[in-house]
Amino acid sequence: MVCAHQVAPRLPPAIGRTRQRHGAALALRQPGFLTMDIFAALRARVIAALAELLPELPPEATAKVTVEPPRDPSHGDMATNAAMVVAKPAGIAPPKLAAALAEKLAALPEVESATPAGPGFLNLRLRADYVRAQIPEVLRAGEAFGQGAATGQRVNVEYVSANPTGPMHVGHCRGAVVGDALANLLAKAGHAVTKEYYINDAGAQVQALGQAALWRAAEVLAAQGAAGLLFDALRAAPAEARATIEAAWGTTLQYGGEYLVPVGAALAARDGAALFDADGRPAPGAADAARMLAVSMMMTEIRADLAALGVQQDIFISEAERVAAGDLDRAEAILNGKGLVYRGTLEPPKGKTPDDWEPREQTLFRSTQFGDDTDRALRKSDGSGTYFANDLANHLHKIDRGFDALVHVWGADHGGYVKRMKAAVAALSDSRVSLDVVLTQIVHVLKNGEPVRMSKRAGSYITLSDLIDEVGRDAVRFTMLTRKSDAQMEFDLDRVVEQSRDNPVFYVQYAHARIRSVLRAAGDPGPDSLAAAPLETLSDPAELALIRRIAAWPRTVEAAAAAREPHRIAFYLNDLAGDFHLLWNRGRDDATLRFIRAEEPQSTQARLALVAATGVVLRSGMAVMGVTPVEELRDERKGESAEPA
RNA sequence: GGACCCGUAGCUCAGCUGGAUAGAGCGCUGCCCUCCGAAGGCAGAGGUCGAAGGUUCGAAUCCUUUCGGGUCCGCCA
Repeated sequence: MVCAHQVAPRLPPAIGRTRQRHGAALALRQPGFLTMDIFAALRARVIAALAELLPELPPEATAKVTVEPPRDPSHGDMATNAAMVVAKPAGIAPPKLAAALAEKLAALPEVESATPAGPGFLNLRLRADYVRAQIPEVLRAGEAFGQGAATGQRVNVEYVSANPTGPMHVGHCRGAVVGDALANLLAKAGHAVTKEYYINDAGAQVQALGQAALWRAAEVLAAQGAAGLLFDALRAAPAEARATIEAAWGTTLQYGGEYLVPVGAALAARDGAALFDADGRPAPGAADAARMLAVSMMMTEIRADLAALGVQQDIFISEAERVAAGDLDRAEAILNGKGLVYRGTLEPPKGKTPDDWEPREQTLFRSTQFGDDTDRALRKSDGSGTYFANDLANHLHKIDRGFDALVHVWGADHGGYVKRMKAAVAALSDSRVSLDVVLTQIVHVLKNGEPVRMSKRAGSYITLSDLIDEVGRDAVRFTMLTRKSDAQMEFDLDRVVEQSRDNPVFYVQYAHARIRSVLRAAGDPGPDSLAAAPLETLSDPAELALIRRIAAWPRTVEAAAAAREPHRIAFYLNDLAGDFHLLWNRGRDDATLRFIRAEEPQSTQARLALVAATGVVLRSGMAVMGVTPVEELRDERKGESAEPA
């Protein structure tokens, strides 16, 4: 066998320059530093062969060379487009180049045969022992298999960031799961990742929240017999409390949910009647006190929800603190210094002019210079900062902390906000720092085939903890990753707990449970003993297909991370589980294909090694998704273990 | 009026950043399953990738136009 780290020293230096990521990764690889990836290894081989054939070829000409498994397995194990991609710059017809390349590649120790095909493809059939040699690599690496070499990139992933004005609901849940899995994925791909939560604790909404907490506190004090006209009125007509208070305070109350009653009670218990003046209006400072307590209690609840979901973020950033620290003013000064800030008046949005539209002069940011559709307001007409301006402060803070790449997971309703934020990050960092925004589309929850309403006003409001109670944390996390995040999704409460082929949560867990069952039956051999097993008996096409799937794991991680698409991990695991179940099922029809056969100790060891390696990759993938692998499944209908007896 | 997302088999969805004859599950059809590892298994049918142009060796994928669905759209957050 030939490992990637053995290939690297033979590469011409030019290759390392053209593909820095691969070049660097290969150069760093050592025995024991297991980031083996047969696709990257073979690609390096192909490029090295090209360099020998065409010494004059500019290195960048090979940038688009790929080595991938062909769709049709009858074409071989791998196919490369090298001849077609390089033909033009090299000035050689693709078939001719392919033939020459085939001769070179056929001589490699990994390659059984290389045959040109079609318009210039080169199909490679790999030696079975090279394919099999992936198994001990996987077993020795354990769940670190697929871990990318350190990229040196510092990535900040901000997700959830639900306003601290109430419990989390299923919409937040999708963002939380996608963000957490994406952060895990980026870490798996070799980036240094920080998981961040941005608390929107400044602005009108949290002020309204504080006011609602005061309302609830007033109700509690009234019930406790506090003296005063307002409390008398509340006692006289408890059902009219909201209207009574709105009239007394001259405001419109928001956040009527019951979840603020405990906040009001805590507030009343702590500050008592001092919260209100003689007229029953909030005393000076009471609004701030109520707001801070309410935010704090809501954040406690949100953190508990996140913990129940298995999400643990590294850092929580307070919007109010950042503004107080002067980041907003500093951000504005930076933009101003670049001539990107001016006084002006925005056009009304076409086709949807608000009734009360009137032109107003404000402080604006020239986001159009960075691809936005219109310039954006930094300050309201009264001079105070907009939400966007506060977000500038937030992003400046991230840039200051030295991140190379920023990633946000937002709900689709923030789609219109992406361009201006990218513009802002580009302007603040002189385009050194990138910003990627992953938008998650709406989740429709179904129960008994009927949509479940999620309105905050409706009584049937589904919170995150309701959802976790109903189907379990792992089912929630896995299911939320079974769709591309920019596609809408139906979350069928009945489907996700169903034990059948069309429930991927079950299907993947079941594969792992079966693997554990086999290994237990074999006395749980350790990875070292399995890694030493001779593997020549693994020659069945289905076995080799499973090995190739396993070998594709590092590449899957790298591609999914680059695309910021954690759902690919769920699909990969579903495919991997399918390959494994296929083998298992065949053992049912043909006893000679069973994993454990007492009369054939050698082939048993080889198959156990394959089974164990499959389990390693399943666990590695589930770790990225934040799903717990199970030792066994239980059938509630039978009350028995799902293990084969 | 504008921005962003989606449109792929009867249904729900993948499609590895441009590759060869477009895949999976469900559903459907047929066969297998009295004993063996069946909360099943095997096989088959099913597609002008919403439409029309363009880019090139090559397009579901990139560009333009267009149709349908969804999210949004001055100082809210």
